[in-house]
Amino acid sequence: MPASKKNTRRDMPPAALEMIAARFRVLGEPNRLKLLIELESGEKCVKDLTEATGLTQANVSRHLHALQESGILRRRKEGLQVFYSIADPTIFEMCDHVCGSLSTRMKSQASFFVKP
Amino acid sequence: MPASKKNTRRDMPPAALEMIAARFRVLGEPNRLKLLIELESGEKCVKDLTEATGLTQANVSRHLHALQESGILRRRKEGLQVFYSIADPTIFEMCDHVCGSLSTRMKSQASFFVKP
DNA sequence: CGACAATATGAGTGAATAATTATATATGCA
DNA sequence: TGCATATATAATTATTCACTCATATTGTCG
Repeated sequence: MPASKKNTRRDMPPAALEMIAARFRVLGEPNRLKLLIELESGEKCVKDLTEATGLTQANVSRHLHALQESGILRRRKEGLQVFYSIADPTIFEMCDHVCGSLSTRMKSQASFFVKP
Repeated sequence: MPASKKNTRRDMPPAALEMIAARFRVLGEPNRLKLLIELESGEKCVKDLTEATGLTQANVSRHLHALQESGILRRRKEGLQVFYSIADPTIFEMCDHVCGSLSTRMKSQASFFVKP
């Protein structure tokens, strides 16, 4: 690879950076994570998700809309109900990644303290 | 593994969910991503980062503080200057992950259009 | 000490956004 | 057609947060 092709991230256009940030942002809301985790076990309708999370129906609807817009969820309408499901399963790898990182950090912090 | 040990993510306490969300949130800001990318090539002081990004010094200082609080950056003081460096390099894997996911999605959307 | 340089921070502003309430828009069924 | 159910959305409020300006803090050097 020629020298002119290195440092790829550095010359990412601002619009690309914004898209990446947007993806992180949509995952940066605990209630949305809660919804995603509920959907990990399979497609569910809005009503079920509302009951499972204890959020208001309007709130759930908005969060699901945001997650679908960003390409994380898929939407399927069937009669009165609307079913949502995971369109991009790799988000769970991201969650695992974060968990690993947090766990490592906390373990390292714990090691600063001596046990009696 | 006994049945009682499955669905780990589902019974994560709310505080854990909030911590994960917080990690995503701190990455959900384009200017912070910009700073991280600048730091990918090595430790830098605030002044250099300010010039490299074109942001105000106060703004850079705040972002760096947020990134350090969350454990992503390390802070080292040397005389008048303060040097920041990447403490958790795995964030770049996360960025790659997001890029891959976005790329996949956009390619799939592109395939909906026929070329003349 | 006084002047300067690098960084941090307090206060204020504006924009984005999460939550709520009420209502609108379907769709199915008697 | 009228009513009930499921979901979405409009309008409002409250909160969070990025940004800026001014100033404080800390360290260097004369």
